[in-house]
Amino acid sequence: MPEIPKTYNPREVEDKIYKIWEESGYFNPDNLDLPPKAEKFSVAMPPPNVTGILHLGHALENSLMDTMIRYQRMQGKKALLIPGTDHAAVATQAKVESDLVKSGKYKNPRQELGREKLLEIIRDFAEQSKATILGQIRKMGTSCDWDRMAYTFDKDRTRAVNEVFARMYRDGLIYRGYRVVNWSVKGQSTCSDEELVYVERTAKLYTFKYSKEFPISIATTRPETKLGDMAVAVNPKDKRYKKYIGQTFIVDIGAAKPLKIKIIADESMDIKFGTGAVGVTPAHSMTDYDLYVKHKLELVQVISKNGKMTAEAGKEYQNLSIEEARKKFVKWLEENKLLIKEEDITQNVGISDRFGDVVEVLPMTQWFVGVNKKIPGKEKCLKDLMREAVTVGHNGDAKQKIKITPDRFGKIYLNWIDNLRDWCISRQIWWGHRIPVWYRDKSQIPNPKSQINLKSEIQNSKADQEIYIGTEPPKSEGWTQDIDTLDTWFSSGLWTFSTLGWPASAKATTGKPEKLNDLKEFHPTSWMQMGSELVFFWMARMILMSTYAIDQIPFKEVYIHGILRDKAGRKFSKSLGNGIDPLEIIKKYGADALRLSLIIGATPGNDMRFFEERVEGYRNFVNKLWNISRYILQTKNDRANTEEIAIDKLTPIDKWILVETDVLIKEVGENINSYNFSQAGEKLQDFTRNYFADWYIEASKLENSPEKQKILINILKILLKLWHPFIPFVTETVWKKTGERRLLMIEKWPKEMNIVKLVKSSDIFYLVIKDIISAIRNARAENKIEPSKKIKAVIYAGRYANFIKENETLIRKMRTGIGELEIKKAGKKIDNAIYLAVGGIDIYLPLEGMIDFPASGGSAEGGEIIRALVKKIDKGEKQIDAINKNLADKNFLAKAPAKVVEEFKKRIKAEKENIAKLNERKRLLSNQL
RNA sequence: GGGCAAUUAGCUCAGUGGUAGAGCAUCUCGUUGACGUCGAGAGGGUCGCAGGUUCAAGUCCUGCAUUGCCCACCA
Repeated sequence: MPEIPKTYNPREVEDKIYKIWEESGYFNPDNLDLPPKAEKFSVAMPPPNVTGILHLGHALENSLMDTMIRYQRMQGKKALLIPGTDHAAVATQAKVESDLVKSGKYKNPRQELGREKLLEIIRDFAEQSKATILGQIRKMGTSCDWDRMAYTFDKDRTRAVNEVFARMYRDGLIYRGYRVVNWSVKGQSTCSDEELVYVERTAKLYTFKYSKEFPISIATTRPETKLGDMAVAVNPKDKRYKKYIGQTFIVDIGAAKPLKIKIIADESMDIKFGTGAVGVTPAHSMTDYDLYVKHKLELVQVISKNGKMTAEAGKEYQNLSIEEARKKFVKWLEENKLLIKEEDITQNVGISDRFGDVVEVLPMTQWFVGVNKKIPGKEKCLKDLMREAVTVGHNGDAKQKIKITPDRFGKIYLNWIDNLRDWCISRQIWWGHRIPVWYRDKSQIPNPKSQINLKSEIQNSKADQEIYIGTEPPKSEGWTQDIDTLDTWFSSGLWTFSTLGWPASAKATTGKPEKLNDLKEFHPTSWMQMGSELVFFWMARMILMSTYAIDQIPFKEVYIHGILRDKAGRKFSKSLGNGIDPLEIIKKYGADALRLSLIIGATPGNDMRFFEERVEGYRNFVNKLWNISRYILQTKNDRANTEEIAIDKLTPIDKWILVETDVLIKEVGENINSYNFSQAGEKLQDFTRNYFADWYIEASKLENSPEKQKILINILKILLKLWHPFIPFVTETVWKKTGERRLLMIEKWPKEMNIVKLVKSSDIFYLVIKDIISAIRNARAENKIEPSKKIKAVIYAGRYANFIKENETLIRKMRTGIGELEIKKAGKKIDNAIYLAVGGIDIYLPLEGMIDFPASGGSAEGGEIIRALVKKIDKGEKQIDAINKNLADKNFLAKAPAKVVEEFKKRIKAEKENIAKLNERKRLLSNQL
């Protein structure tokens, strides 16, 4: 008999158990003892950013992924979860720079440290957070294959990045161009449209004219940019301005050169907004840039990269900050009586999500992925590929269609694609993949014939320059690599296949022989989970990259979860200081309790609040499971393990619990298969506590038998298996104590026993016994019968009399406090008794010697009970009325299924009986008062 | 401006056309052996509002309200 402590102590076992798992090698599916044809199941872990420690959101993801992968492994599949981390280019550099500034040692780390030195510091920081993160993933119990660990910035992944870049360049999808981009002055880098967060602000809207003669007044919140205006756009239908369309006015508002303002017509102008006319500033507005292209205007940059006015803005403005220039220009307007109106409006301003400053729109030469360009040989563009993957399937193949759960995210995604502009992929930060492009002046070319010419879409590049693009640096001399780095999502987009050995020249596994069949075996990956905030950033890019580069969807199914919020419903954020370290929670309550609290109660796509109290509750539950095991293992007969259960020796409660176990196995499987992790967990919890512990184990104390011993240990083992994906640590720990040699993590998932066939439905009438016991407990509580007091019970059970006699012990002893029990088929009505009805069975609890009215609690107490009875009677009558209304309705009888009609009739009969009994009780009680 | 979601017990949330659910909280009672990290019970709901479809609506449809999110615009 094993000694098992009274309380489960996760801190003592979790690390040890994880070590055993890890050393077993089974995290690596190649080590699983499986037939060659075993089904594959692969998941790529969303790589956490190496910007620090993991937060609760990561804990949620690890819980979901690990529950899924453990379940699949127990299904006998070749289950692979690939772990990894993300260098998170801009996020990491911004974090390190801000730490350096906060430390007080540096004011401008980039200037003071220089590229190499700063990169070294970032690299150290990244390595350190990587180590922390991997430790945290282990703490969560995540069963990922550490042999295949990847990092978006390691050698193999870098090779994949360069390969895709080169291919896209050759296909004309990546191009270098002079266009307007989002520019963070603080970060001194571009950012993509997705990297902006919009903040609502009040701003001043100025309405003015360029000059007294100018016929149209325009409105703006950015007066200083007007120094770069090239046109005024109006709606062609606008009667006020029609006559001016096509005219050009020359105005001098202080810029370096007088402005030539052309009046252009464009459908996109809103007649009703402002003055109905817009000053077009091609260089500093995305929409104005589109007008510039469409109407072939000129472009003048008046704001520079460092947020100061340029020489083009005019001598008076040059080198002024944006704010200074604005004041100055508004003042000039006032002085010249050109300012017509000044009003407050609210507007959305785009803020760089990493650097936090208002993003300026500036024209520059950058690298872009063209999403609307035809892919050579395909007659499709990248947008088409992105759409296809979630609609008709990649290449129209329904098998290559991604299933998105919940499906509403599919619509959001498609809508986003419609609005997608070319993706600016070059960044001016230093931490990240260097753009695999090298330049060399032509004068330095030893052999001019080897040169690769630039494509025509590259503007502003020097004609005497040669460009080399490739996965490896050029071998000849004189080359300089492009100084910029790539958007971090470029490498993340390759994640599902860059981690599986693509391109073939890269090694799939670290420290292992090359395994080039990984891609064949495990791609497309089976399943992916991610937060809803990553749908555009990541999901979209993975689909783009995977369908383009390897002609496959990245994953077959994607499960999107909401974000985790604090108990007040706020996002967790550093500025609010409401962050919670998962390790602290694990230390306090154990990883299993944390996992349960994150999985149970979470529904797909919806945000969820985190309550520490809930973790505490699940800690209690885990302890309950521990004690259930403790009881069974400490009292079990050693032979219970091996022998088959003899069906003919089973009592009704045995059959009942076996049938319920079967139902449980079925439901848990079904729920996990449909990603209802929460419901699967709830079902398990309900069974464990309310069926197994409270009824079966309690009953086994009263009616012990060798068969019960076997059933107890069998169901315990089934429960451990079913629970394992959710709470791996405690289940594995208990599993060891059952004497099993193999690890629970590689046990086969329980099969339904299909004993439904063996146990006839009549045996399920154990429910009758259960209800009798509940009713008696209930009556005792309601009637305030002292717990120590033994009562008498008379049961008129009709055709169930024999059946109930079989269960006499349970009825007597399961907290019913029955001293004397009579079970008959039928008998005389007993006056002066508490009268209970269970199905068609009558129960009398004679009051004599048991309870005195009004003596025990006074008439007040009796009255209380009567009032409760009246309430129940009312409720019952209302239900009868409602059902009768249906049954009296011809339409109902004609149209409702026969089954429903039958059910309603039964229900009304039962309800009537019940009310009769309640009335009888009421009458008896009233007589005594 | 367009779209999406939510609105159910005091709180947090499940709910798949057919008797409104769980956990927590509250109240009552109990507990000397698996577990006080426990057990037995109770109370608490016109399912946001208004229409419609249906024999039957928390569930499907329409409109409205409130809250949140996404996208676009923000001249």
